[in-house]
Amino acid sequence: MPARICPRHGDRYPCTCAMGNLYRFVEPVVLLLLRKSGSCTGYDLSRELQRHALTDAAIEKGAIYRVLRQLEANGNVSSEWKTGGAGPARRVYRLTRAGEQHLGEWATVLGHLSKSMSRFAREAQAPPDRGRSSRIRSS
Amino acid sequence: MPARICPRHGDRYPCTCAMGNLYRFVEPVVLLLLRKSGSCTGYDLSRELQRHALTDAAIEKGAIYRVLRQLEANGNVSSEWKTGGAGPARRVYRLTRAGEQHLGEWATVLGHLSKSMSRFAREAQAPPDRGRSSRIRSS
DNA sequence: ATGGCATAGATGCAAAATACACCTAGTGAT
DNA sequence: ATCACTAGGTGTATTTTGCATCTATGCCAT
Repeated sequence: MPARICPRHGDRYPCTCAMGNLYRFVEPVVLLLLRKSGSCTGYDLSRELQRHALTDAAIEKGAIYRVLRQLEANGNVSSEWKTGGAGPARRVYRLTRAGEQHLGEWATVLGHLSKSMSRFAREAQAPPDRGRSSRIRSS
Repeated sequence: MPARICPRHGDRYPCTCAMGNLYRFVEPVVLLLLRKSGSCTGYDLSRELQRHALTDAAIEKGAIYRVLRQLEANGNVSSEWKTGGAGPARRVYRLTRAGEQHLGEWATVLGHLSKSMSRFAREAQAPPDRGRSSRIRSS
């Protein structure tokens, strides 16, 4: 649907690259990574996220920070500044209790969605089955 | 992520209602319905789509027509006007060969995505496993 | 005949989301 | 002092979305 063509798979291919960051389900993956790591910074996430992402589409750095601030605004993560180490200050994020529940909700939603998609894929991949000899007759 | 609250599930719940129509994967479902039915109108689709949708989020009528025109612009469906029946003219859509292939590509993509999501859901639903007694100790 | 209703296919537009480039600031190496 | 690297962002033009609205045809009861 997006007018922009995907640089990786060319145009007209429905790769998940052709979806926005929301489509790429950045939020749930951030929540899961935070739970797994205990705590980490946006910069850490930006490097880990691609590996754990639900799609192979590139995940934008800007999107991660925006998702983190959104999550914090909703009370799903908390953050504190860590100064004194090498380089600039880091903001360390941590999952709140609400965030853990939010992650559980995402798991439910994505579990359902996974089943729907798997059903869809099975059905769509099955042969059309309308006129067995269509390939022969279409000269 | 969307600021708007979901009228069905309330706010802060990550239901698929909180996703846009692109997120709801309207395009692949339209392609599949067209293949199953042979041909049908946008209006037909608007009534069938909800039943076959990948998510339980409401699918907008306007979005369907937009998706259909996009698909036609890309050569994935063709249409012709059917006048003379009862009521206003109907535009009858049909899958092209390119459209069938496009559907197959969607099936691949959603098949992969389904697996990622299922893996995610399993991992996210598993207990956090950091400090067995956290529930007891948190007074 | 005519007003209301169902069908059918859209379009208009404000608001939200997105992509991509750009900005600030600290540290250490050259 | 200049550069590169880390870290955390912001600005903004463009797209996409949600919701309301519009046009038009035919049917039916009044």
